[in-house]
Amino acid sequence: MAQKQEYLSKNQQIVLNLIEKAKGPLKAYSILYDVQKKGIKAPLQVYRALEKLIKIGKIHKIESKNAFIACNNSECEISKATAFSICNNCEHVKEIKNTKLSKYLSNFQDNSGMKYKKYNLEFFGLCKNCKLKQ
Amino acid sequence: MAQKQEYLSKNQQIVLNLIEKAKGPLKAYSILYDVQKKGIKAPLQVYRALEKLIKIGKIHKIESKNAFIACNNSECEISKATAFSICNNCEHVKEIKNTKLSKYLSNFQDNSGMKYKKYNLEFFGLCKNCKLKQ
DNA sequence: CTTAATTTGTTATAATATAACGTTTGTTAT
DNA sequence: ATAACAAACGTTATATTATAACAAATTAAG
Ligand SMILES: [Zn+2]
Ligand SMILES: [Zn+2]
Ligand SMILES: [Zn+2]
Ligand SMILES: [Zn+2]
Repeated sequence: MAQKQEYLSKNQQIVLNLIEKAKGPLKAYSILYDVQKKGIKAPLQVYRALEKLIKIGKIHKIESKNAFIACNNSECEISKATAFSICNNCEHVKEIKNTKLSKYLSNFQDNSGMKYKKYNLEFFGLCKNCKLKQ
Repeated sequence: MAQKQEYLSKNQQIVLNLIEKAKGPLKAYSILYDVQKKGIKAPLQVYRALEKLIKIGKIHKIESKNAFIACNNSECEISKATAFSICNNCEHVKEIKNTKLSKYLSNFQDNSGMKYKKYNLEFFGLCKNCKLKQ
């Protein structure tokens, strides 16, 4: 479990702080808007920070939403096995921590002869709250 | 297995034909370029056709690539359980048909109380061909 | 036929993401 | 300390992906 220490740069830290205190996934341009007071002025500065944070597993991209969320899984230094639950009604998103699921998918093999190094899974449905209100 | 007959409109049929004869996923603006000779002139005409084709399960969107691929699975009238393998080298994409996998994921439950109605899974790795060349 | 629903055509614009360039800062090895 | 390299930064411009808004035309259903 030796964890590689990663020193974040100023912009990376600013962006990560924002994403970590957010309740849900954030969009790049909403991040940009929020960090302007900290001196980040251009989209590229945000996208570069996001790219690095994804690479080291601090955040993940929710592909179906083009949005970014803090990692909720201590085993995610590199984001090579991610799963999310997404509510279609309130847009609530949560990273799924489930050892059985991640083992099943990490070991998955089909007949294509392809060896998978990475996966991303997105589940959609209604969260507990929204189910009650229906 | 009663299959609901869907009559496609002109634009929908044009776009579907193109996607079905393509070897891999196509991007919206590349589709637009290719169908201009058929009279489709604007992005919206393509996006509207794509939206409908997705809805009835004739095609799927590869979220990580913003690209669209023909369905390869006869059980996919509605795209509520999709899985793809994606080669990181040659970008080859294939829809995974695997009953065990789809059963496992369709029945998946975690402790969140959420009942999932839909999922999308994308596997990444090296395809057989690209593995040999390394 | 009439009404409703879907699809179309068109223009404009929004939202998401990257290219290219030169500068600055941080790390590593002599 | 300083040269050499890599990473991050700042900035401007531009590419790519996707939707809003509105009116006309076509198609399905009663
Ligand atoms: Zn994670
Ligand atoms: Zn909800
Ligand atoms: Zn399919
Ligand atoms: Zn390949």
